[in-house]
Amino acid sequence: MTAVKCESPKLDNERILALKDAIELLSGKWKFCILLNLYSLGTMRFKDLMETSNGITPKVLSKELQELEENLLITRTVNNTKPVTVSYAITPHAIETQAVINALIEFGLKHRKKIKGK
Amino acid sequence: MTAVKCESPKLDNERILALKDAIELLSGKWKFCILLNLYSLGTMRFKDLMETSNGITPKVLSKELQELEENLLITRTVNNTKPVTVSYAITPHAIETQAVINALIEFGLKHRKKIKGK
DNA sequence: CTGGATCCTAACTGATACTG
DNA sequence: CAGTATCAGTTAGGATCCAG
Repeated sequence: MTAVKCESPKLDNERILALKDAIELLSGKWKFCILLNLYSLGTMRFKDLMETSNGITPKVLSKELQELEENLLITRTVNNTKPVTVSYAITPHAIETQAVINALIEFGLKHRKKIKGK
Repeated sequence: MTAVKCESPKLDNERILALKDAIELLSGKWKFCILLNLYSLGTMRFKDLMETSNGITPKVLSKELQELEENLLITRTVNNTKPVTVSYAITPHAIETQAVINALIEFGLKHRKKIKGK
C-alpha cells in the first residue's frame, strides 16, 4: 500500500484515520513478511532477514526496517561483536499486528477456497 | 500495496500464500475506503461513491471497482433507469474482510495513543 | 450518469557496486 | 556484516477530456 486516501464525509472520522494509519504503517511490499518472520522465528539479524526474505535487496530491506523502527514496531540493537552484527526484534506493541495478519490469512484462505471451488 | 513478496523458506507456505493473496486483493489506495463505505452505508451508486470517496477520480474509482468485482468482493448491477445508474454492493464473501478492517482499526487506534503519549 | 482514453508524474522497486 | 550510493525501470495514481 501507499498513502491511503479515505476521507468519507459520512463515516466516523477517528476510525477512518486509525484505519489510514494502520494501512500506511504496514504498507510496503515486504513489511508483512518481515514482521511474520520476526515473530515466528524470533530475533533476527540483517543477514538472516536477507535470507528469509527471498529476493529482497539490502537497500530495500534497510528501508523497510527503518520505517518499521520509526513506527515502533521493531527494535534495532547493535551488538558488540567482532564483525558488528545488528539484531532486529518486534516490540510488544507490534504484537497487535498479529491480529491483522491473522485476519488477513483467514480471509486469504477462505478466498482461495472460493476461487478454487469455481 | 502492490504485488507482495513474501517467500520465506522457513515459514508455512500455504499461510504465506494466503497472506499474499489477501494483501493483494485489498491493495490500492481506495479499496478499504470503498469497502468500508459499502458496508457501512449499504448499496451505493457510482456517483455516491464519488462523493464519499473524497478526492477520487472517476477513472480510479472505476478501476478499483472493477478489481473488487473481479475478486468477488462486490457486485455491480445496472439499473433500468432513464439515465442509466449502476449499483454496487458488497458480497457475503466480502463480509470476511470486516475482520481485517476491524483489526486494522483497532491497531490504528492503539498506535495513535502510543504516539500521542510520547 | 457512468465510465473509458490519454497523458503525465511521483513513488516504489531493483541491479549493481562500494564502504566502515 | 550491515548497510549506503547511484542509476535505471516499472507502475500506481492523478489530471483532463471525451463518449454512450
